[in-house]
Amino acid sequence: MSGLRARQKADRHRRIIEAAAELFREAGYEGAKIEAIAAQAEVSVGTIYNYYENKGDILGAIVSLEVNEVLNAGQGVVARPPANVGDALDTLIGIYIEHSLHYLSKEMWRQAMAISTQLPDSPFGQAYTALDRALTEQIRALIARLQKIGLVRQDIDGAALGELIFNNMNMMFIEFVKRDEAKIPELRAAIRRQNRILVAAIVV
Amino acid sequence: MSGLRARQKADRHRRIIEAAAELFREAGYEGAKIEAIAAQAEVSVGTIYNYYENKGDILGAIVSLEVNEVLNAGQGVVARPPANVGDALDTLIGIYIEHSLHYLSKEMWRQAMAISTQLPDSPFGQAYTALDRALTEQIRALIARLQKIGLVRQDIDGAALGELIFNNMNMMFIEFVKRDEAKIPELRAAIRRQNRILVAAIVV
DNA sequence: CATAAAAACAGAATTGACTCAATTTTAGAA
DNA sequence: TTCTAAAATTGAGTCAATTCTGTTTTTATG
Repeated sequence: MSGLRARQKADRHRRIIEAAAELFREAGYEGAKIEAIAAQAEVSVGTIYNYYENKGDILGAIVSLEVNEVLNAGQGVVARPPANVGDALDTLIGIYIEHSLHYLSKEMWRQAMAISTQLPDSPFGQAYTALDRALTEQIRALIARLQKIGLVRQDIDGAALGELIFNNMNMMFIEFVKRDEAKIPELRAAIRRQNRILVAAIVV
Repeated sequence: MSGLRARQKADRHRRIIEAAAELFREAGYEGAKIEAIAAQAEVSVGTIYNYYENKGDILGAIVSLEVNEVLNAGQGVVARPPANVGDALDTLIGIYIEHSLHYLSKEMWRQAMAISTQLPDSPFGQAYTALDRALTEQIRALIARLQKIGLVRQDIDGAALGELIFNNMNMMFIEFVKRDEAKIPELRAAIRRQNRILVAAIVV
C-alpha cells in the first residue's frame, strides 16, 4: 500500500509550491531565498532539492500551472471562433495576454524565460518548450478551424502560418515583459498591426 | 596627456575579453570561473568587476562584437538585394544565421539570450535590445529598398512587416540554439517556408 | 510485531559570483 | 623633483544556491 508516503509527498510538493509562489510574489524571484522557502514550507533545504532540481524548476512548476490554464481558456475560442479572421486571432491572442499576468509578475516571466533558454534540458526547460509547442498547436488548430469554415484560403500552409503567428506573438511578449512600463493594450495593438499583414494574405 | 592610464585601461579590457572568450569556448560559460578569467588576464577579480558589472557583461561584450560584424555584412545585401523578394530575404537572413556560430557557441548564445531577458536593464541587457532593434531596422531597410525598386507593394506596412520577419527569425534562432542537434540548413529551410506566406502577400 | 532494505530528510559543508576597505598607482601642480 | 588628490587595483570576506553525508521514517516481509 503506497498510502502515507505518497500522501506526504504530494503534500510537501504543494507546500513548497505555495510557499515559493507567495515568496516570489512578495520578494521577487531573486529575493526569495531557498532557505526562506524551505522555512515557509516547513521542510529542509535538502528536501526542496529532493523535489526540484534547482530553484528554476520551482518557478517552472508555477509557470506550467498558469500556461495550462491559458491553454484551457483558448479551447473555447478554437471551438467557436469569431466570424472574422482578424478578430479570431485577436481574441485568442487576447486570452493569452490578458491571462499572462494573473499569477505571474513580469519579473517571474523574465526569470522563467531566461531559465528555459539557459537550461533547455532541465525538467522545466523541456516543459517550457512543450508549452510553447502546445500554444503554437492551438493557433494552428484555430487556423484549421477557420479553413474548415471557409474564412481562410485552403491552400495556406497552416503549420508555417501557426508558427509565424506564435513566434511573432511570443517575441513581442518577451519584449513586453522586459519593459516594466510596457502596457497590455499597446502590446495587443502592436500584434494586431503585425497580424494585419498576414490576415490580408490568407483571407478568402 | 591621457596616455598611460588610458592605454593600460584599453589593454586590460582587451586582456579580459580575450581571456574570457578563450575560457568560455573551452569550458563553457558556467565552467569559466571568474577567478580563472582573472588569472588568465593577469588582473585581480576586483579589477574585472571594475570593468564589467557582472559576468554576463563580459559575455555581452563578446556578443556585441559578433552582432556588429553581422550587421556590417548585412549592409551589402540591403544595398544590392537579389531581384526577387524571397531570395532577398533569404540572403539577408542567411548572412545572419551563417555568421552566428562563428565566434559564439550555442551555449554562449543561450547564456547571452538568457541574461538579456533576465536583466534587461543591465548594460548588456540594454545593448542586446539595441542590437535586436538594429537587426529589425536592417530588415525594414531591405523592405524599403525592395519597395523602392518596385518589387514590394507600396501599401505594405514596412515597419510591421520588418518586425514580423525579425521576430519570427529570432524566435526560430532561439529554438535553434536551444537544441544542440539542430542544424543550420534546416533552420534556414523552416524560416524560408514561413516567409513564403509573407512573400506571397507583399509581392507586387 | 520485529526488522532490514529503501526512500526521504536534515542541515552542515562547499562553491563561486560579487563586494568592499585598504593599498597602490597615476596625473599634474608647485 | 616632490607631493597630493583622484583613480584604479587588490584579494580576503560575504552571501546564497547547490551538494553531500549521516540520520530518520516508511514499507514490506517473515
